[in-house]
Amino acid sequence: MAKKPAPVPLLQLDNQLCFAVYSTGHAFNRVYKPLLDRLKLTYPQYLAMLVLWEQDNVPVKDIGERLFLDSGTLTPLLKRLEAAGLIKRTRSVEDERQMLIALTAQGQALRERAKAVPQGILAASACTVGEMAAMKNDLVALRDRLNAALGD
Amino acid sequence: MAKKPAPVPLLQLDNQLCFAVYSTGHAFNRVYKPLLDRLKLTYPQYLAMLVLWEQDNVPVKDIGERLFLDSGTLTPLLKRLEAAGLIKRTRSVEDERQMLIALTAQGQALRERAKAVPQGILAASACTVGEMAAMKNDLVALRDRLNAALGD
DNA sequence: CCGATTATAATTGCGCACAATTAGATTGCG
DNA sequence: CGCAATCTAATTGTGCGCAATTATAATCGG
Repeated sequence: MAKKPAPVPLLQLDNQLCFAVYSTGHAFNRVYKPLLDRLKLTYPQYLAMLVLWEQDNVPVKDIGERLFLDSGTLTPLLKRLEAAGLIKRTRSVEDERQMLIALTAQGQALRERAKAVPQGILAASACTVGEMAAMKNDLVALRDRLNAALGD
Repeated sequence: MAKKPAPVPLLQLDNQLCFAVYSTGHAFNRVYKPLLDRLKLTYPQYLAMLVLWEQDNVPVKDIGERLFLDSGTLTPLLKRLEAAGLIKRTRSVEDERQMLIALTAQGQALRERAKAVPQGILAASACTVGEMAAMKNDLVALRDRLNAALGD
C-alpha cells in the first residue's frame, strides 16, 4: 500500500506567514482596483504618485528606493504616467545621468481626488486605525529584517 | 509664492498598511529567490507545489481557490511545471471540463529537498515561531475581511 | 589629463496577475 | 428531450517585477 507522506507543518501552506502576506497583498489589490479605476491608475502607479505628492521633482532612483523597485519596473510605469499627462520626465542639468520626475498641474490636481481612496480601503479593511498601525509597524519591522538578511 | 500642499496623513506612503504588505511581499520574494533557485522553482510555482504536496490529483480550480489565483495565471504556470517534469496534467474522465493536476515521482521527490526552505526563511525573518503565527493570523483575518468586502 | 571605476537609466526577456473573451462540458428547467 | 444557463479551462492583452545587459555620464587615481 502506498505510504502517505508525513505532514511537515512548516511546509503547510496555511502555516506560512509569507503566503499570508502574499495573498493579503492580492486582496488589497482587488479592493483598490475599483477605487483606482476612477483615477485611471494601477496600484503601483498610485504608489509612485504618493511618492511624488510628498516630494516633487525627484530622480527615478529616489522613487525606486522609496518603493523598493528598480528602473526595469519604474521606467515603463513612469512613461505610462507621462503619456497620461500626470508627470513630466526631464534629464537633470547638473547630472545628465538622472531622470527627474515632476508632477504636471494635472498630476497635482489628481491628489484631491485621491484623498477619497484611503477611506474606502479603511472601510473594506474593517480595522481600527490603531490596529492598522500596529500591523503596519510589525510588517515594516519584518520587511527590514528580511532586507537586512539579503545583505549577508 | 507657491502654496505647499497640506500633508494628508492617510495619503502618506509610510502610513499605509497596504504598502507595508506590498513591500514585505517583495522582500519575502527576494529572500526566497536563492533558496528556490536551487529547486528551479519560482515562488508562485512553489506555492502550487505546496498545495499538491498536501493533496495530489486535484483540479485546477481547487488550486486556484487555495491560492486565490485564476486559470489565467495557473494554466501557463502549471504548463511550465509539467514541462519541468514535476506534474502531469490530465482531463478528468468523470467531468471533461476539469483538468486534474497530479505529481510525478519527480514532483513528489522534490518535497524532500523543499523541507530545507522554510528553515531558511525563518532564519531570515529573525522572528520567533510565535511572533510569525500571530502576524499570520492577523493578516489572514485582514485578508478575509478584504475579500468579504469585495462581495458587496 | 586620461583611463578605470562607479553611478543612473534604459532595454530585453521571462514569469506572474488579472480582466475579458472563447470553447467545450454539464446541469437544470420546461 | 431540448435548449438555456452554468461551469471549467484556455486564450489574449496589458501591466508589473526583476535579472541581466547596455549606454552614457560622472568621478577618482595616477
